[in-house]
Amino acid sequence: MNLPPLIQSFVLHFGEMGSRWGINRTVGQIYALLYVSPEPLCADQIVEGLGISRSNVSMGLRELQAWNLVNLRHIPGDRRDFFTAPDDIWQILRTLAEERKKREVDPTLSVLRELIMQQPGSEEERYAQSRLMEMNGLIEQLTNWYDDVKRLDTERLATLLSLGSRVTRLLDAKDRIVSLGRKRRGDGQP
Amino acid sequence: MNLPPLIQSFVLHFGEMGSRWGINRTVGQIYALLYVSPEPLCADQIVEGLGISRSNVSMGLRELQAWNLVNLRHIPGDRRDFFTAPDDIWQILRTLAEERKKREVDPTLSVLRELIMQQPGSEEERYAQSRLMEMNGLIEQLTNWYDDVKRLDTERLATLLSLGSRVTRLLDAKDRIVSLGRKRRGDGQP
DNA sequence: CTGAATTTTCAGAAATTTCTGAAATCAGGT
DNA sequence: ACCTGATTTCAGAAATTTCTGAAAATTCAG
Repeated sequence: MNLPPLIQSFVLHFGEMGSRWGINRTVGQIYALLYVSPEPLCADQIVEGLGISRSNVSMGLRELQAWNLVNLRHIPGDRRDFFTAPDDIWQILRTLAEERKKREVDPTLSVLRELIMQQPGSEEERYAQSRLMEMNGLIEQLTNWYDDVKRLDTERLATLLSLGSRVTRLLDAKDRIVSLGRKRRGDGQP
Repeated sequence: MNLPPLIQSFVLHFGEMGSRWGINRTVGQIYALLYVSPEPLCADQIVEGLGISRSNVSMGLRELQAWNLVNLRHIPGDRRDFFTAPDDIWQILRTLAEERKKREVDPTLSVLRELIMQQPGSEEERYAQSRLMEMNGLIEQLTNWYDDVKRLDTERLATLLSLGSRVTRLLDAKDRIVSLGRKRRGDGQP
């Protein structure tokens, strides 16, 4: 590996982390390198930087393209492909979330739904189904929230984040007002 | 594998998904089985159900205990260990989030901070550091939000989720009111 | 302390994943 | 069409991870 020490540390760490996810080490390293490069890199520069085989780089880049995590660029008069990570880190986060959902959550949801539809053949299966329904419900709540929130522009998303749990204070206040109104009017629950 | 078909399908799927995360197939299968079992299971029942070696089950259970994802139970007069997945699926979600953060996010944050502290030795490193700072900032925003939200009780958390992006409407309304107030008073920005 | 039941450990076997080099394919330019 | 530089493919090598069976350790009853 042939990189400035600070960059090398980052690349190595990212490679390790990558393999804790489903991503393999090399793919993580390639992405880390692209992420900290001011200029687009071509495959041979990656080979050079990481000290791995050309074909491995090719496969890694293919994987990253499948994840929509890199952009392909061309330099006029140069036939090589150049790659970058998007500048906007929020965009990277969005892509990552979207792709992970597609690969990890959606298939599970579809299996859960299918199994919940089946006629249970025994008491064990009946109980299992009730558990699958709980899981299905939770995942649906989470994905509905996600589908809703992902449409926010970055500024609003950041505001939402910085607000954190404080939004619930608004909710509590609202609830109090509403229930107060009900009490005055004498309708509503006990 | 020796399980009712519906349960077997779920267990197999969960095993596959498990290996897309960092978790290995067997660990995923064990967890799935515990999750849909109404009663606590002992190691031999898992061996029986999944058709894998006793030692493999032992290792899988150790892994799940390290993740705090299973509870150990004892039946009076029986020396065997029995295991369950928590009943409350929200609790499972919380544990999962907490452990993944601990394993995946925290180490990255500490590497980022360390690298950002270093004196850059070149222009490349200077640029890389600026990118690491962006990443560090984003992760801090996300983890602050998470630390805040995770303290909510389940009911409030569910409310927050069901609200989704609609909370920003409240914010927008608030902003309009505030800026209107400012305009009337004639202070504040253009 | 002995012994039966249970769990854990761990060296090596088996399976899977990753990586490489050689060959094949592709995309202009002449 | 042919050449050249670039990329992709893919069979098998290398590395890593997972799994097993046998042995060791643990735990408790008598």
